[in-house]
Amino acid sequence: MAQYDDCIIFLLAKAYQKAHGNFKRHLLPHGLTPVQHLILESLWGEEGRSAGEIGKRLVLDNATLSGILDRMTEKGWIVKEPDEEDKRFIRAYLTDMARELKPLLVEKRKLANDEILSGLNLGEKVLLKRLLRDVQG
Amino acid sequence: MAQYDDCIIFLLAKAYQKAHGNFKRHLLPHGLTPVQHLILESLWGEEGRSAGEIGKRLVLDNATLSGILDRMTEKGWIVKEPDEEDKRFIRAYLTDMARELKPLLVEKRKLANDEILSGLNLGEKVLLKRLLRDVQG
DNA sequence: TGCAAACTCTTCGTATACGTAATAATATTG
DNA sequence: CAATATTATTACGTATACGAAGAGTTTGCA
Repeated sequence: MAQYDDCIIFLLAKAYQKAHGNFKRHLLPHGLTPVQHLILESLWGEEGRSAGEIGKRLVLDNATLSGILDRMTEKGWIVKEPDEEDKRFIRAYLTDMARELKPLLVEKRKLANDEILSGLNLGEKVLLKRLLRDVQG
Repeated sequence: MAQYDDCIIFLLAKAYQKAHGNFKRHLLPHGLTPVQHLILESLWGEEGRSAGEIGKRLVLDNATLSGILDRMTEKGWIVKEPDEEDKRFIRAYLTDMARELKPLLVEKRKLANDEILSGLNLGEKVLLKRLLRDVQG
């Protein structure tokens, strides 16, 4: 075993790389990236979130998010509307396409998740998730 | 708990994000990135590896690696030499600077690893590493 | 032996990601 | 009302990632 095989940073990077790549393949036919899917999920949970709220929840940089939301608007996943009461806030709403595709896309995520965890038994899956949450403090 | 909080892809991404960011801060004074550190480690193990060998060991795309090795050459960490017998292979060698800074940089990695895992007890640390290795199959 | 196929690396285009700074538009507050 | 704060966007710089295409080198088979 190489020295970096005992390095948690490396292990996390590679596990993430694999999970991300796998999910990306699943989403490719829909023209959606993993991060964009994450944003859709956030909006499925509650529409009309502002850019700031989305970024805070998903721990995404504000500047990064701006570009992502633009591309999602271009591709017809979301619509951006300034808040009526406080026009500084830009709120994101789902398009019909995004709502209609929800079941399919959720299924894809499930599938990708299951594939990544296929080498673990149920207890291990739960445990891994708990440990990862603990790591984030 | 939001639905993506149960998503292994999201959890991996965020744990990686945190670990990577922390390591990055530690390395910043040295003008080195986490991935570049990883490549140094590979070369500390055995100098003169080809780009392909490095990429295979570290699971780095060939195209990605090309740019990284360039930047490391510019900054004086490594030197690239085509293989004498087969000029398709580009071999990477450490500079004196890279050799001299090894102890310090290894220490930084240890520190960053410990910080990331500070919320876990010994058993959990070992377990998390094992699970992450299993995930990679 | 000569050329096609295989191999290694690089380049290019696109997307993320983060940091900083500057800017614009809007709200709040003293 | 003016100074300040907040939110989002834009711009710039750097780094990673990956697919696809391209350049140079070697190999292997006809």
